[in-house]
Amino acid sequence: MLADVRIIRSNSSYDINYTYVVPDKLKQGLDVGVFVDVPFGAGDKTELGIVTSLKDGGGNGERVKALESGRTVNVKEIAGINLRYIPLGRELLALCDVMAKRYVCTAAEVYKTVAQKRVQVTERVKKLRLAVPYEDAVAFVDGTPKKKKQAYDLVKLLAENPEGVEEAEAVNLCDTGPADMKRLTGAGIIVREIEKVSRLAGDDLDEISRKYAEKKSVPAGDGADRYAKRVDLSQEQSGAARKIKDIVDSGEFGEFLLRGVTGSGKTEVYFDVIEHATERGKGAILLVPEIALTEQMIRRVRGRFGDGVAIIHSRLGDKQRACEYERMLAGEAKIVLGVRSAVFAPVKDLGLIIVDEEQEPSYKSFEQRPYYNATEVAAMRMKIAGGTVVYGSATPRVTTYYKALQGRIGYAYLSKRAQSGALPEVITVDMKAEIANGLRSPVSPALAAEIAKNIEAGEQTIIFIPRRGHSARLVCLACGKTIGCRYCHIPVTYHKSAGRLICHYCGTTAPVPSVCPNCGSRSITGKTYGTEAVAEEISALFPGVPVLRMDNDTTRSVDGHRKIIERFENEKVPVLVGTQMVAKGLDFPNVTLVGVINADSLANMSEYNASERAFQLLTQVFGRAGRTAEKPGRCVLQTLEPNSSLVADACAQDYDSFYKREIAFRESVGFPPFSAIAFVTVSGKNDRHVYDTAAAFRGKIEAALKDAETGFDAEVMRVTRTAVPKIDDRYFWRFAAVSADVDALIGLMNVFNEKDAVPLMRNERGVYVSVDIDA
DNA sequence: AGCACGCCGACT
DNA sequence: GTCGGCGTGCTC
Repeated sequence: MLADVRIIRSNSSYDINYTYVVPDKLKQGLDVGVFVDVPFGAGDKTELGIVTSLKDGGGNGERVKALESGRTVNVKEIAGINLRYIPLGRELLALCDVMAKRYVCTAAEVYKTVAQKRVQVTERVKKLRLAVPYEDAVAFVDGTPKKKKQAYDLVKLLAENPEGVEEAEAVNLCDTGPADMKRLTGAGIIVREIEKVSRLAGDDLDEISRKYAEKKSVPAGDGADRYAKRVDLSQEQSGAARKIKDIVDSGEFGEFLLRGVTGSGKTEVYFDVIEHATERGKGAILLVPEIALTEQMIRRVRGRFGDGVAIIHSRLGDKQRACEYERMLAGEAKIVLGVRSAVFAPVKDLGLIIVDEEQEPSYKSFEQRPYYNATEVAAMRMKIAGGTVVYGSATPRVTTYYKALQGRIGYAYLSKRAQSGALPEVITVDMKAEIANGLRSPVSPALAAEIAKNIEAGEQTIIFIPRRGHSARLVCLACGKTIGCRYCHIPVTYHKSAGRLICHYCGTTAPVPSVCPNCGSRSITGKTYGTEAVAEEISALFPGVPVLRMDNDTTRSVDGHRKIIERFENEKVPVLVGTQMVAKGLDFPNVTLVGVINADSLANMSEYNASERAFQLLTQVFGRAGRTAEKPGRCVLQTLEPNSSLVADACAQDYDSFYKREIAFRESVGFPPFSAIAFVTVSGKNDRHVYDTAAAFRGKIEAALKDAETGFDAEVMRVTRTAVPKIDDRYFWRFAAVSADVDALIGLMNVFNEKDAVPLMRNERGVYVSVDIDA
């Protein structure tokens, strides 16, 4: 038998299958998706690989026509099965292949991301070894008063096994006791060594997982009871649940958007549907954003589903994580609650994936290739397995909502809040007027007055400073408008070195205007405030009042984020100043005031979906204030454009109004969902090499487009520097390509990946290429 | 990624 | 004359 094996190496771009012979002794355990060790290249080293297909024929060293390369080569034998990794089932294997195309990376990179290690236990084994030649040992026993047979046996056994024998085994075989042992070790005839042995957990897995379960588990008592019993669903909730269950029961792939404002009881619907699926023998995954996987969330799920839930989060230790996976494999855990990577969980008979807060950017992986989006992967996976995907959100991405309104995916809306918390009162401050009146501080008098009230009342305040996505834009202080691209209508970025404005979508550059193109005023500025400046300003306004700061700098340490939140909560620090990160996860009744310093910069990020992010963030931030009925909240929104529709919609929390405007804008400019956009980003230490690579890449795309055979149609933008042209001594260039057809765009990006882009994708001369496709 | 083969500078 | 630099190319 022959096996096609994909080599999984750290950073290899050599992405083809290699054909190996399956030795007879491995035929039993081998299957597609199983990890193996294979000899590869010169030398006798082995590499980790995964079996991608099996076929008949071949013997070791025989010349065989390799499946993929088509060349006739001498095939080698698979060295062994690598048991350290959980085999990927056919479903996950197929998912990996789809992902490699979708995220324009090697299949090996995907396998590496999806693969999970099994539990490995390290044990200390006491081994006995003879420290002197056999004859000397026998002579020693001869010299002992009792000349015990057991002692002779032991010496003989150890002489026959020079690599050593486990103490327990030796004691058992020779029927010796502690006295003999002590005499022999004491005299230095035999030595006792402690050796560390790693092995895979087998029969004793139960015991191991129990051990770790004790550490990790949030007790099911204590507060859980109130969730344990089923809550009666409202009519709205059960109607939505019914629709989803129908898709689940169909046994076919289906997507569903469950839109519901905060507090409308989406979670109850999730639980009801999960229960329905598990009752029909199907497994389910509930994905939540990193920040939402709190102890309370775990309690709720455990309270409802008990021990049949596995939990995957980033703070889990390697062994704990491995135990959770082991429980899924055993079929003991049919429900998984987890963050991004849990979308790959090897749940048996998976039939349902729920993605809570589907708009959350934390579902996107930024750390390493593949830069996948778990929301998308959930759909790809269910497409393969014939299951249901549910997207839950109060403010869904417009692309998702568009599909729902089109009837392409199922849809239900939960409009009623369980407890009718009033919307916070929003005070909009026109910063244009304030600046015209001579305001120099980032904190307006109105905001300062509200903060003072809160300090007086012993209540807490959160100040939110939208970070400008690094880039500097030019804003007119007279009319409040941001200078935008004359073609794309999204804000342009000012590049100091070039002294010009650059559009990061189409690459068009323009000189810096001396007067505002909108109103003709000369008061164009690029000035921004950071968290530090605002925190200092507040400290100056309220001497002696503690102010906490939360941004990328202060949360750099592992627990930085959590520590600041804990201090804010426990020490009741009056004011917390921070970036995006204060918008999420903070849910404290004592916070009754939220200030937004520069609401405009949110909407002005030079991304095509900036408005959407702005609306979502503002909605979330407003939600931080006045969570309870007793203490209604206030929001102070400082903006240069108090009359902007976005601000109005966010204040009123009017998603539909926002959506209508945004979808019209996207349609007029041809952004998703009316097109798919690919961003090709190239980075490296040598600016010239980086640019050349990007240009070469773009050239290949153009060539593929000219080639009528490919049938692709797309528009390719020019190569430009990124908004932040240099990070960490690495330069960045990028270009965009847009097409009406997602699949065509994916195909286009992979055309050269398969042919001659291998050297392009390869980290050559320290140049990295990444492709990000949005649809 | 590794590792080998292969063609040009400063040394026992 | 050789040892060795790392530039291309291959790995079933």
